[in-house]
Amino acid sequence: MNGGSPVRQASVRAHNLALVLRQVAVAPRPPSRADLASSTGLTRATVSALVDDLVGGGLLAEVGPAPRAGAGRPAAGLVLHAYGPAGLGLEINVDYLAGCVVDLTGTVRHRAVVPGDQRPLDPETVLAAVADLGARLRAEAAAAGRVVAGVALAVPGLVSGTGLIHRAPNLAWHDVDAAGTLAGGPLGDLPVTIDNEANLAALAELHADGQGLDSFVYVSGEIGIGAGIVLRRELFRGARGWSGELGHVCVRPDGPRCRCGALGCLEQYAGQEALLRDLPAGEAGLARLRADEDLAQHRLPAAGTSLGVALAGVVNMLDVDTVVLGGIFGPLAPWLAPAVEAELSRRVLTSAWSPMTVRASALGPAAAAVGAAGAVVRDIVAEPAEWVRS
Amino acid sequence: MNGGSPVRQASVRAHNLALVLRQVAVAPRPPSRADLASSTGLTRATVSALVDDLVGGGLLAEVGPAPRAGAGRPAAGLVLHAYGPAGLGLEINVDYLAGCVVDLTGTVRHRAVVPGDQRPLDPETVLAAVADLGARLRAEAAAAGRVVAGVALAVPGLVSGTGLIHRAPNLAWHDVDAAGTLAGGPLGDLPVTIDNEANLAALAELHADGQGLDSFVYVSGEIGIGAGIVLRRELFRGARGWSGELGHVCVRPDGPRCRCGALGCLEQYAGQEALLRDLPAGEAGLARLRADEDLAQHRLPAAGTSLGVALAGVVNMLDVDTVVLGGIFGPLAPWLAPAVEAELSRRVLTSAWSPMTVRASALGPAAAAVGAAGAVVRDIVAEPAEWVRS
DNA sequence: CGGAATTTGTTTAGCGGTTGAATTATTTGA
DNA sequence: TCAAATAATTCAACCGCTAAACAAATTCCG
Repeated sequence: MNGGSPVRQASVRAHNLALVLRQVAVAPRPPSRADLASSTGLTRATVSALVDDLVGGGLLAEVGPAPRAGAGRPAAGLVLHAYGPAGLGLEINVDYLAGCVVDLTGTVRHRAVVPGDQRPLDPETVLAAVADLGARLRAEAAAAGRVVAGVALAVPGLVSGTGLIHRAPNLAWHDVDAAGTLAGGPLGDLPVTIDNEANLAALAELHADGQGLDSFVYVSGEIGIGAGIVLRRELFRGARGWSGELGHVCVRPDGPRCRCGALGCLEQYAGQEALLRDLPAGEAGLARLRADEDLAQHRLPAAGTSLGVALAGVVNMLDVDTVVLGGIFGPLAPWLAPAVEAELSRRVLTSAWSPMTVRASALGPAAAAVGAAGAVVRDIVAEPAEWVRS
Repeated sequence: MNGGSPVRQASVRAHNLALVLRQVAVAPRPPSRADLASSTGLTRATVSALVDDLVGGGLLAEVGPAPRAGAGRPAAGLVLHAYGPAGLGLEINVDYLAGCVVDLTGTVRHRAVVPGDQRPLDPETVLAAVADLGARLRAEAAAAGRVVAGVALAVPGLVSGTGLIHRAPNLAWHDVDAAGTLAGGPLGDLPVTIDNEANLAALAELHADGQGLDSFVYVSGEIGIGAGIVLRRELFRGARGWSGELGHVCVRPDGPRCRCGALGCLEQYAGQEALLRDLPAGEAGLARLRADEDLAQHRLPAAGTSLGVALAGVVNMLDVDTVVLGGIFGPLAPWLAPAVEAELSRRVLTSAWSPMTVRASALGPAAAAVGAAGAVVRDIVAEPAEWVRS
């Protein structure tokens, strides 16, 4: 019945706390209270009061006065508190589990990756294993003086806002109540959010703070192909949170049959299994690539062309100017990117006057875990009010 | 340098004015001040103060007390003021110009359509003609006691936020400063916004208040094929406002060459020219359709299949659950929709547990003009603060 | 018919939060 | 050593919301 947002009374405070904290987070060097006053438009009086609250809540810390040029009282620099609340990120993927802890600034402090095919295991076993991994990392963090404030879990599937994994095709999971299961484990006292692996990897890419990314499609090439869409530095989730199923965008209406039942899905042209199909067994990765000339000379460029066709459609609809190749596509980018770029510049309408960029991801394997942990602390920075109960 | 939003001081007022006004707009029957207090969460005292301001500003009006069941002082109903600021919507399309005036409630009060191929004319001529049309409608509205508060112009092309028409392929326009040109004409004293035709038609569809549409893709089949995307009742514009180029999504990578230079664009399979190509000349529309069996039996279903393939990719990425067929696709929906639906249910991953809906648009031809006019008044309702300078 | 009940809407005191100016604090430069 | 400059705090004023009392208008019911 309600039209939308609730009222806003003295939640002006909450807004301004967030505003100040965000300014500190994005500042290139520790700003003073006076800097914050001018960058936010608030008065110095107000900023001082807000900063006091944030320092009291353990979110901000003062650093010694920086040497200044010219006269005047030296400014006390403000930084996000390195020992403020930390975020725990976990990732379940088809062939590994991963986790990491980041501090408020987004710096990774602890991490772990456990390789292993999860497909033979049932969901409860996998969720228990990843929770144990998380508990270990949490203990490590605690020993170093950091308190984990929340968990985010990345999974290769479609997730409801309530923490239900609706479907994870490549794990053959469906309707798994991951949030409920985790609530009963060793992390049960922490707030848990669950999200798609490509979405969280895209967030990690965004905050890896490369070349000022603003809007892009992050392509996650794992066993399946997913995509995370970032528009104006915000994750785009679609209407129900099930956006980004790039792997099932059609490349040829009469192509080979996909596991999803349709014909000619991108996954059949550029998925990991399609890439390696019928190849002699051997070590994976770049080594095999160099060993196999057919792969490098023909298969990968062809896969790149298919990827480019699918992405061109996406870009024509969504209007982003950058594509980031992640997951296994990252290290394969030298063989894939030229074909992707060629298709994009041919097929994207706006590329005529605003050329597309195709990049390899700057992140390593467990990108989604890092993105998940970062999402936890970024939520705190975005809504600090409840940490400031003075 | 600034992180994002400016500060929020006593603009709590502005927020709550908008909140109250929106509640009145969405209420099924004229609400009382007390109703608004309970639906917004504000106190009756605050609502009274806000309502007084809104009535004083000419945005709200009181209607006589409705008969009530039970005891108690009768309530004064509140409605959007039918003679408050009005919106003027204009539309330039390839084969017609159109305009309309709507009041604050979104009711169309005056309208006009002028058929005629605009392609032979240069941009200045067309813009002057549409401005004259707008001025006529404005005079009509003034005679009826309505003051037009702003103009929105719909064009079949890619528009920058500044009112520059970057490219309008089917008019062969590029880099036309429409906002600047209009500012010099008879509407020069009004604030002008310019937007893509499909975007504004999608907004019109959203507010035609059909079956509670929430998230959908509006497909605009005119000479070209565009799309307007609405997510959670908000227009989605992409990163730079150039989203929705559905006509150039690839259906077959090796298909026929499109005017844009690429191969196999949807427009080559389902565009108006492709549909009618090589047909004997004759009257357009349903009459011809019935006359031509090939069209109804083969061409249109085939076009629907192509449309479905392209839309399936879009839906997999954007996660909407409804497709609305508009423009010429509206009246053709009986022949197109079955094929579109078939492809969507085959190719959209989420359709397995959440079926897609394909509908014909409820709107007539100049949908974008109505959407444009509605956008003007909806902006006022969304930000009433400046109308309330008391 | 008349008072109690009921619901709407207004008035008033109080409070949280911001502003702006004055004040205090701390440094550099002459 | 003192003036200039910059940072940060204090304090009165103001704005908008809340809560509760109050006034207004109607129905219910004896």
